[in-house]
Amino acid sequence: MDELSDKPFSDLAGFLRSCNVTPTAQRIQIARILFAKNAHYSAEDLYIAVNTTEPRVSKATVYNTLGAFVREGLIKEVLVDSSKVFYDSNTTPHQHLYDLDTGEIQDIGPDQITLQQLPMLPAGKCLDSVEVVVKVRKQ
Amino acid sequence: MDELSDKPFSDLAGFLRSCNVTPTAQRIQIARILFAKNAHYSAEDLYIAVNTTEPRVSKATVYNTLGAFVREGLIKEVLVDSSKVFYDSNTTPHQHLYDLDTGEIQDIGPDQITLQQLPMLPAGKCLDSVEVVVKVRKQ
DNA sequence: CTAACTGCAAACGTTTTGCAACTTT
DNA sequence: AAAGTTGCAAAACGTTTGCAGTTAG
Repeated sequence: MDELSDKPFSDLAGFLRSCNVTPTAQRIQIARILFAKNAHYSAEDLYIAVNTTEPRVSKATVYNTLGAFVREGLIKEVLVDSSKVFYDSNTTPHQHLYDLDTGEIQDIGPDQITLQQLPMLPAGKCLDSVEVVVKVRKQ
Repeated sequence: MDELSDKPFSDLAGFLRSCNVTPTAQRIQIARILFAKNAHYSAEDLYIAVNTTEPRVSKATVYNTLGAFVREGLIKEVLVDSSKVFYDSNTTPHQHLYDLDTGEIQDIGPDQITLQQLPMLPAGKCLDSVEVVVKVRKQ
């Protein structure tokens, strides 16, 4: 499950270029962390993780880069907590389980949840995505 | 669908009292707007709506009141947009359809969507809720 | 009378922006 | 060279908090 999927870990620069994202040292650094494994990072998490090594990356660049990655579909926003956004490097179809006590986010594979019927969409609209969050807490 | 359900529109003070919420002029005013119909308000929406009439209600009180109402289960938070929280006066089981272009939120009745299978919950955890957001955009 | 609530303004944490210097193409 | 990106600090945004004064029970 938490394996690296189709992200070219060896040629991140080329990968970013192929995604309409100009590769810079900072963006490659951020991509390296983001695509090392499937995980859910807040902007702050990434800001800290990225600054344990050179090159230094500013907060503005972390936000700009995450914005660019989301815009180009390299990562996805996860809305489970009202106080901050999480970024998910797993872009394959899946859902989330959120632990209200610990704040932990876990993936739910498409085989573990089944949506049988969808509502009729408004006229002139198409489906963008279906997001399911299963919230759990201690018994 | 958007009918007033079981909220006692006539005796809001008594209703609030029965929900462990001390009824004050401000809270009754907020409740009046919130429970007039099933709708999705941001804190700012409510702050504006509540201040078209007496008594004046401060932003702090709007937030405190919404917090109290959520804590006591009178309303529910809806997370569809990363930039702000929406508050839903419909507490019956239902899901949401979110229009990415307009920001509009619509209810999806339990008859319009079917979740067939849920993942196994972590040990020692119980289900709190399952939130589904169907996101649509223009074709 | 006491506990709870209110308004205000200040503080908070997250995210965005303006701009001059610097890379990428 | 032109276009795009970076860092910094400042600003903006939604939301929370501290506190003196007010209201509910």
